[in-house]
Amino acid sequence: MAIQKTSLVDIAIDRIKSYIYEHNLKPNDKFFSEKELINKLQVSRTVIREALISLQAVGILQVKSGGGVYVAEPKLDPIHTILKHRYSTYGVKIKELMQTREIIELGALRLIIENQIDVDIDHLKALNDSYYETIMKNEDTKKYDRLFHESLIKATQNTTYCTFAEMVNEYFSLVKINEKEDGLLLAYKQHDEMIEAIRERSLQRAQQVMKKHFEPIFYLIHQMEDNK
Amino acid sequence: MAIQKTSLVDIAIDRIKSYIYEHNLKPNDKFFSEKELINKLQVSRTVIREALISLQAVGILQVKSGGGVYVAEPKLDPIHTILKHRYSTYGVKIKELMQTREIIELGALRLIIENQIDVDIDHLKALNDSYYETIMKNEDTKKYDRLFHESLIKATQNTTYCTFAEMVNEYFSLVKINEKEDGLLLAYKQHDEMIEAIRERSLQRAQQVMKKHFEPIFYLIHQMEDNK
DNA sequence: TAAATAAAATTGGTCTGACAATATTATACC
DNA sequence: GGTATAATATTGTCAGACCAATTTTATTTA
Repeated sequence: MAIQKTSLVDIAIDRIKSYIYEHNLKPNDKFFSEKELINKLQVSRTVIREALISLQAVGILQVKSGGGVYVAEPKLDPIHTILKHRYSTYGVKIKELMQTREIIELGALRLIIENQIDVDIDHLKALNDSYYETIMKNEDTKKYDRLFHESLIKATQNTTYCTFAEMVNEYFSLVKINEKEDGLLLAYKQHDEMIEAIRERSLQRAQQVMKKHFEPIFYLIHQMEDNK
Repeated sequence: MAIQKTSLVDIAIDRIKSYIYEHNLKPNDKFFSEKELINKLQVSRTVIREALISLQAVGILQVKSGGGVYVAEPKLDPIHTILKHRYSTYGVKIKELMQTREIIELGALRLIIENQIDVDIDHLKALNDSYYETIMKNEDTKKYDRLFHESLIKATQNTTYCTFAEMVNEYFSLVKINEKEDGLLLAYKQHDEMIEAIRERSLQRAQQVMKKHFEPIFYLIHQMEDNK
């Protein structure tokens, strides 16, 4: 006689996951319907439904109302949910997060230059030009700044690195930070200098500029910490 | 009259999450029971249960059989599940992952040295000594190697950085890589040299050794790519 | 009175059956 | 063949029941 230490739902979840991986199912593949799973696993519809709901929550399955069950496209949304919970519980030291971001960006420069990756310099320049325009027009500058840094990460052509960098940025998006309005032009120039350094394949120069680029933020954080 | 575009379960999930965050509930706080939620949200037990299951899957709630519902301690387990799905779907270029790991470790050295963090040198030495012993005794070396690198990350005293590094390592644990048995002694010496470099606060030297430390792995990867 | 034990109440786990809402498929029509 | 319609399949929600695990309360005992 078998000892049922875990719940039926957990068992169902395990068996469904195993099936997906052993049969190498890919995103958007149609999966079994609830009824089929009931027959296959010999449990009630309740158990099947709760297993499906659970697998949907972590982005493994996608249940379409009236349309059936499908293997889901891996998204970072559930991770965002999880990080949000973590943030809400532990909080996050803004300084720690900025240090992490700095390391990620310095690392991107290293990956690009040491591996001699071909970078679309014009694209970076175009983004930075748009950034310049928003500064001049006194519009919202955040968008193009973010795009510039994102493009820098993507330029590594390392999708794994991009994924994790994206997670860090997701985490960052949960934090509110008052940004100073001065220094925008300086940031623009630093972007430009980074592009130049990348073109020259000078890691040291690129990283030096990047560190300068982060300095005002750390100065701000330092001030905040002193004030409290 | 309201249009019900999302499912009741999704609405329940949102309302429960909102309640947790707005009331600033912390891990291990007792949450409402199913019955209470039924009265509160005016939906069937099915809907409540599916919402709870979903929130449990992403590590926000913990449902204890017979004991009630609690706010969960943030864990990385759900993220591990998600990354595993991602890995199984897209695969992961081992080279990309190792590059990411290298960046993380180089970054750790930078954080430690530039911020002049006090590092427990003796602890690192002790771990490396244990590593040495397992080499000599021809036992499993992986454990102490992993502990050494983990300690290096933790030495940054940047918990945010540690969290993300842990995710990368979780991802790494999914990948099987044949490691060569030679070069273990070299690795031991490199660990030791890193410790020395940290003690001297020499970022350049520490990073140089770390890069040397990763070289054989990249060489291996390079060979594998050539062979296929 | 305090601790150990037993009973009761609470709470989550699973099952069944039913009907509604939605998506897919088959059919009839032009 | 294409389109509108009907039939079918599938998921969403509800209600009620019973079991299992846990907690609370009551009772007994030292």
